[in-house]
Amino acid sequence: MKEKELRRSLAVLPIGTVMCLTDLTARQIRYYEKHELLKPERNPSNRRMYSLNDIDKLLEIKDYLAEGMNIAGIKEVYLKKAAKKKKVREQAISDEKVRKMLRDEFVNASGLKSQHEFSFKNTRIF
DNA sequence: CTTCTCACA
DNA sequence: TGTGAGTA
Repeated sequence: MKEKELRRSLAVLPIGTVMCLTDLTARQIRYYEKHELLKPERNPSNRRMYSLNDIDKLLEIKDYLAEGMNIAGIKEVYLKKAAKKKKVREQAISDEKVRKMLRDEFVNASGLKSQHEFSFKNTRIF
C-alpha cells in the first residue's frame, strides 16, 4: 500500500492534461502555484509536470474557492495540515525511543551479558 | 503545436 | 483572471 502512493506522486502530466482533468485554465493553475498552494516539478525543458496528487489538490482548491475561501485561507489550511502531520511523525519517533528504552532496560534487568543470551531476542515484545 | 514568462489599448 | 506577444 505504499507503491501506490509512490506512483500517485510521480509527476508525469503536462499542464494541458491538468487543464482537462480539473477544468481550470493554465492561468489559474500557475496562479495557485505562485501562491505556494502547489509545487509541480519541471522537466528538462522547464515545462511544469504534475502528479495525480497534484490533480487531487487542484480539485480540492477549486472546491474551497467555490465555498468562498480565498487563497490565503486555503494556504493556512495546508499549513495546519502539515503541522499536524509533523506532530504525528514526532510522536511516532518518540514511541520508538520509549520502546527501545524499555527493551534495553529489560535486557539489562534480566542479567544477560549480551543479546545472544536473550532467548526472546527475535520476538517483538515491546 | 504546447508551454513559458511578462505585461496591459 | 483574461489575453496577446515573443520564446524555447
